[in-house]
Amino acid sequence: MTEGVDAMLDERKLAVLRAIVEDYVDTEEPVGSRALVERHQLGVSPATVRNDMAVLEEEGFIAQPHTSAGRIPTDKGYRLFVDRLATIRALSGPERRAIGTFLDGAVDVEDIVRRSVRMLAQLTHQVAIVQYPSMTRSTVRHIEMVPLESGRLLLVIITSSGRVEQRIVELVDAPTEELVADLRSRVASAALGRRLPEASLLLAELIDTFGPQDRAVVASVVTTLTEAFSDERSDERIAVGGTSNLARFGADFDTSLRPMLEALEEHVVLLKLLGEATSPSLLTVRIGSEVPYEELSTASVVTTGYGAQHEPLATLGVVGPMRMDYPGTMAAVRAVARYVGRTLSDS
Amino acid sequence: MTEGVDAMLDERKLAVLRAIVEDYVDTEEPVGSRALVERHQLGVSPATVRNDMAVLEEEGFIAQPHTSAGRIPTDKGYRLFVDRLATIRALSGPERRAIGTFLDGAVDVEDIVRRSVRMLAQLTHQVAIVQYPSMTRSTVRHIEMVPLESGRLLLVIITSSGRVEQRIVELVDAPTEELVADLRSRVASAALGRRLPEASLLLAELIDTFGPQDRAVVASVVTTLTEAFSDERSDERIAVGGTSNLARFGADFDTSLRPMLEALEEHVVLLKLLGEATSPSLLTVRIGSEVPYEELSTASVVTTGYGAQHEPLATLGVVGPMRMDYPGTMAAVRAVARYVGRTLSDS
DNA sequence: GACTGGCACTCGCGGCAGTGGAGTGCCAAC
DNA sequence: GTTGGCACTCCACTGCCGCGAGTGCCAGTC
Repeated sequence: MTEGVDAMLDERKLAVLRAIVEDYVDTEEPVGSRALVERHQLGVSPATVRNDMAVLEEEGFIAQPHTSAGRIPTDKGYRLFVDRLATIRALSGPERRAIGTFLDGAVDVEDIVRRSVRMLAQLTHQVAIVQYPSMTRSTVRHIEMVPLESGRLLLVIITSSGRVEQRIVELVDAPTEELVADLRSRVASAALGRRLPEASLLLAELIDTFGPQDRAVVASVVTTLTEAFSDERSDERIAVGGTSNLARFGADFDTSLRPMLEALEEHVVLLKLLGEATSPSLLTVRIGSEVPYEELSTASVVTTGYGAQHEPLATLGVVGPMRMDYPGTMAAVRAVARYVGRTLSDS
Repeated sequence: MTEGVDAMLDERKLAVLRAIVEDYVDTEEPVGSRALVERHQLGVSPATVRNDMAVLEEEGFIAQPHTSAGRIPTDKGYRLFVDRLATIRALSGPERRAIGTFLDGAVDVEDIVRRSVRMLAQLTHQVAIVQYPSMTRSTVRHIEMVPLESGRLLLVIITSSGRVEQRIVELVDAPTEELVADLRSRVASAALGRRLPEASLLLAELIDTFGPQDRAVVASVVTTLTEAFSDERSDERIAVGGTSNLARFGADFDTSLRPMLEALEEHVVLLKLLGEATSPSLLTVRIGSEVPYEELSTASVVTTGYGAQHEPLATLGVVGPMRMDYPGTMAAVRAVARYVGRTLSDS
C-alpha cells in the first residue's frame, strides 16, 4: 500500500498535496493551481501543478466541488497528509507554560478534568472531550475501615486517580474490634496497589480464609468494596467543552451542527468514541468517514490516552472539522494529556 | 401602570394580543389580521382587528418587521402576556409520571442533577440549567466522627442536600476516647439541623467551652468542619443540557447562537443569572431585554428555586427564545423543581 | 360610535436571465 | 517532462419583474 503510494506519487505531487491541505485549512476555500504556485515555492508553473492535481484526483486524494472550482482534500487526502506529510508541531513555550500553570491550580480530580477541557478547547479552538479517570483502570491507593455506632461500618476508598469513594455497610451484629483489625490488614494486603478488577478477585478469595462465624461480615464488606470498585458510573462520566467552536464547521446549522450538538450531549456515544481508539495510549486520528458515528462523519477526532507512565487511566481528545490544523491539534492534545497525567499522579 | 393598561386596552384588544402571541409562538411567523380571525373566535372582521393592532403597536406591545408584514409581539407584549393573559397550563398526567419515575431512579445528588437537566430539556425543548444544591443553604443532617490510627480523626458530614463530605484531621497527639465522645455530642447539638453558615458560627463558640488542654484538638476539628461547610466549590457548580435546542432560535449562527453557546459555557455567568432571580423560591420569568446579559438579551429565562418546603437550596430553569410557550415552560420548570426538591429531601 | 367591506399601496420574496471570473483540461511547442 | 495558450465550464452575483400577503384608510352600515 505504502509502496503503491510512493510509486504513484513522486516527491512533488506529495508537496502539492501538502500545499493543498495547508492552504485549504487556512483559507477554507477550494484552492486552484495559480494560487498554489503563488503561495508556495514549488518551482514549477500552474500548468504542471494542474497535471499533478489531475493525478492526485484520479487517486482519490483530492476532489473538486464542481467543475470550475479549485480542489479540496478528501478523507483519503487528509489521511495521507497526517500519516506521511505532517510533522507534529511542538507547542510554543508560552503555550506549554499556560497548560502547566493552569492545571497546577487544580484542587481535585473534578477540577483537573474541568480545567483540562477548557484548556484543550482554548488551545485547539475545537470541541474538547475529557473522560474522567477510569475506576477500573486505576489502582487502590488506600482503604479506610471504620466501625460506626450500631453495627455500621464506614469504608473509604482512595484510588490512584485521586477519586475518593465512601460506603457504609450495615451489619446485622457489630463485629469485634479484633475482626475489624484483622479484616483491615488482610484487605489492605489483598487490594493495595492493585488494579480495581484484580483487587476485586483477590478480595473474593479472602472470604474463605475467615472462620465461618465471621464470614457473613466479611462477605458484606467484600461485596460492598467490589461494588464500589466496579461502579460503572464513574467510568461513564465525561466532560465536554468548547461547543461554541462548532461554528468552525461553518456548515448549515440544522443539517450539520444540530445533530452534532445532540451527539455531543449523548455521553454514551462519546464514551464509545473515546474507547474505540485503536491504541489506548497512542495518539489516534480518525478522519471523516473513519469516525464510527454517522452524526460525526463530517468531523475528525483526535484522541489519546492519559495517565501515568504508559498506563492509561482514560482518554481525552477533540472533535473538529475535517479541515483542521492537524499538526497543531495533535500537538495540543498530546501535550494536555501529558500534563493531565502528570498532575494526576502528583496529587 | 396596570390601570393605564386597562384603560387603554379593552377586553378584545387583550384577546387580540393573546392570540398574536399564541399564533406567533406556534407558527414562528408574523401574524396578520386575516389569519387571526380565522384561527380564533374573535367574532369580528379582519378590519376591526387591524384597528386594534394599530393601537397595540402604538402602545409598544407588538411590532412589524417590515411594512407589509404581520405583527410580532415585543418584549413588552410578552411581558403583558405572561403577567395577565397566560394561565400556567398543568402538565399532563403522563408528563408528571415521567418526571417522577425518571427522578426516582437517581442514586445520588450528582445523578439527580443530571437527570433533572435532561428531563427539563426534554420537557421544554429548551436549554436547561440546574444549579447543584447549595452547601451554604442546606442544613447539617449528620456528622460522624471517628478516630483512626496515629492521632488522625475522620469526619464525615452529610447535608440535607444529600451531599457527603469527608475530611481527615491530623492531630499532634491522639485525643482520649472521652474527649471524642464529648466533642461528638456537643458538635452534634450545635450543628445538627442548622444551616451550614449558622452551624459554623455555633461551632466556633464551642471551642471556649472546652478546657485549655483540649482546645487545640477542638480547634482543629472545628476549623476543618467550618472549611468543609463553606466549601464554595459546590456552590459554583452547574449543569447544562439540551444545548441542541438552541436550534429553536432559528437565527443566524454566528451572530446569535455562537455568543449564546459561549455564554452557556461560562458557568460563572449562569450562576449569576440564576442567583439574580427576583424571588428565590418563586417562578421568575425574564424576557429579552430584561435578561441582564447582553449575549442572552434575545432570549427569555424562566427560573425557580428548588428545595424542601419553601427553603430553596438552589435554582434551576431554562433559557429559550423569547418566542417560547410560556405557560408550558413555566409549568414544566415548576414541576421539575418540585420533584427535585422532594427527591432530595427523601434521600 | 363602533364595526365592516372595499381598495389602493407597500414591500419582501422567488424566479429568471445575463454577466464576470476563476479554474480547468487539452494541446502544441520547447 | 514542462510550459504557455486557449477554449470551455460552471458558479456566484446582479438586476429585474411579478406575485401575494398584509396594511392603512375611507366610505358605508347597523
